[in-house]
Amino acid sequence: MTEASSTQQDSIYAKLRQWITVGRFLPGERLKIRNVAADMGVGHMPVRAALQRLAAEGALVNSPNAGVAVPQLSAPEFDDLLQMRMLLEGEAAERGSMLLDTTQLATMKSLCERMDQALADNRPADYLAANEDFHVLLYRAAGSPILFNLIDTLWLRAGPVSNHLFDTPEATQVLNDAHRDVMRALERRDSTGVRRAVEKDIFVAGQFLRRR
Amino acid sequence: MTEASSTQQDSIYAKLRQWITVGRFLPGERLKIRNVAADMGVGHMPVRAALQRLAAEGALVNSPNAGVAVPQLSAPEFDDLLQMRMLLEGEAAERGSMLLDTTQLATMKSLCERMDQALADNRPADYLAANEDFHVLLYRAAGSPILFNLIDTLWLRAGPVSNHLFDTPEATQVLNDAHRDVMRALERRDSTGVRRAVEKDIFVAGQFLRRR
DNA sequence: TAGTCTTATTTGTGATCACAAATAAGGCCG
DNA sequence: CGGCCTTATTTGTGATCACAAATAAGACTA
Repeated sequence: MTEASSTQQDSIYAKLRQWITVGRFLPGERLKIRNVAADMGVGHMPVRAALQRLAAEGALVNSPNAGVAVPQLSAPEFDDLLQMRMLLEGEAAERGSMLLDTTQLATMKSLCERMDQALADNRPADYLAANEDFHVLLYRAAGSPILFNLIDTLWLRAGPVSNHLFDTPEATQVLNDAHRDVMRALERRDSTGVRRAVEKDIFVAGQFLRRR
Repeated sequence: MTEASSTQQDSIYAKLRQWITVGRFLPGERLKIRNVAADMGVGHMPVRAALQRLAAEGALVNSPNAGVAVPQLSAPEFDDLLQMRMLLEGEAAERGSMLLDTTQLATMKSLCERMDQALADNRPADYLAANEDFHVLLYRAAGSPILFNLIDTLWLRAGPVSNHLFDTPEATQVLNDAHRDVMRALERRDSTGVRRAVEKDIFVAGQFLRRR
């Protein structure tokens, strides 16, 4: 998902970014430069640069002279984010569904099975990883780097809240059904159906998250 | 368009950002920390932070150990950017057209007249400023901060090439017609018409820029 | 004369230090 | 005993310095 890194701040940035998307930090939590640097065993400088980059992307909020913190979304902000995800991911899914070759389609099918198995074995980490690969593969196939980049940004903003979805076990089952809908629509090359299925996936996930 | 700044790197960031959108820097041009710092009469540190923030937003590209530079878009990248602008700005225009109150609509009408006058007097800077206000007002009315933020990002990426549109004088006339189309559709509350007019505006601007 | 290797300079990156603002703790007054 | 002001610590911001990689310049060879 993220590119290789030669310089030091890039690797720190990549690691922090992954931690954020996985939901390692709580909304409202304040990331202090010296703490992060100590935890990672590096100097303050590259950490500072990495945090500034993440703040510029919207993954963190930056109060002047008060450092950076994980944003805590209000209800309307959360709805806004969800709506935008439905728009952009729906668009990417519709475009990607027409450009996927058979190899990629087979890969997605296997990823779907991996998600089933991870769900059955109750391994959330594996499920999330497969889920991410599933969507990334579809969205990349759309052939629009900018669109993918924007979606990636939205995932980053949604990460701190979205990945606590496994607190409600019945949600995962519904989400898995949504993925199967996506697969079915993909196999019959129904691009608008794929869009609708993806939109529904995001929507129902939002419904579950709203009850917190 | 940009918020007030208390800290030093924020003001530098804001100034550089404005310069980029206005097209002060050429595509491919390399921004060297020490040069920018000397030009602005400030230290290296806040300049470095500002450039990193801009790179994180996609306004600049960051080669490891090679500094930052203004991105030079390839033909497909340019098309991609244009397509995404049509999608997002079209969406924002459609939503905003239904939420604009009469005061805002009157403001937009006056901005349209200011653009006419600036065009007649051959004052590109005024035209660009009014044009930006025109679009910002419409897009903000959509009520989606995230959507506006994403559009802002795309403008930033398109800035270095888009604002050299005045090299071809006949282009401005066509673009002005497009704005009048937007106004007419707004006044009759035809939201899909507004979307189409905005999409057309972006499209024809792209057609002119492609001939360079 | 053109190409390439070498050297020298520039330039980004990271460390350490110094300062100012913000936060947290403690004491005072109601 | 609770709220507010003051003080002390923490924490982000910016400066200066040191190093390593990349670029640019120059000389040598084919």
